Amino acid sequence: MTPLSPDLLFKTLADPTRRALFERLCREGEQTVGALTARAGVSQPAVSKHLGVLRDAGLVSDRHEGRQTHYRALPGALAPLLDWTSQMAGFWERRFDDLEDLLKRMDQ
Amino acid sequence: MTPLSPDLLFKTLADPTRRALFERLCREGEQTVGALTARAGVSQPAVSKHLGVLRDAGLVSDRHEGRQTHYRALPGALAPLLDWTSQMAGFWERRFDDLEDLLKRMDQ
DNA sequence: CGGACGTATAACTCGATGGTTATGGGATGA
DNA sequence: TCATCCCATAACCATCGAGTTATACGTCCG
Repeated sequence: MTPLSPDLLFKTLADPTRRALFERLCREGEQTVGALTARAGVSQPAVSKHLGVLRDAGLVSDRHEGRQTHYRALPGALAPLLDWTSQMAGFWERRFDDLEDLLKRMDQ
Repeated sequence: MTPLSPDLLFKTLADPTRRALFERLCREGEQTVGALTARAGVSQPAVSKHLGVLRDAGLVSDRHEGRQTHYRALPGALAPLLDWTSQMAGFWERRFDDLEDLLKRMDQ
């Protein structure tokens, strides 16, 4: 619930396998570990570990049903990422308003 | 110029030291390696290496002036990040429109 | 109860990477 | 020219993390 720093989000999403798992949960909705493992290209323990990292980052939630565990994406956790990115772009635009900097850019 | 995949961007920005360098260039504009090193908390070679990685990712550009090198941020390179993030959020909202999925969510 | 199934954890290996010190190499200036 | 400065590269080291196999734990079913 508490918004996490962009640092954990960047680190968590930097791994392609892990990011692919998150993407699949975003696109296709809730899925079990088995279903995710079937097309992940890595072993089941690897998938479980990645899902744990995603959960620690607040990007997914898990739901236990019998002997299987369903995971679903929580894309709201991406908010700090959007904030950080638009803030960086914002600084850039603000500096664009600075005439001196603008001129310095133009003669490049 | 060609838009790079989010993969390289995530990996490049996952390191805190490197991301801090990029943030400073976004906030404060063009700076030399020496100026960046002074407050980076790591050695000058480490800073140079980080700047090289940022350049390879298209996030910064360098300009040689005498014996010093000026780096500046290219926040436009963040576009794929924004795209990816909003796309993930978009999938989530679209799935929310699916009545079946909505009902499945409601009885949880 | 006992075996098969689904998932998580343990223990380990190994390659990637971020840090360091040492050095190279071009630019500046006495 | 020679010393100094700024930055990049080289070479090396240590840590981290993603993958593996093996195993433990809980659930379903016969």
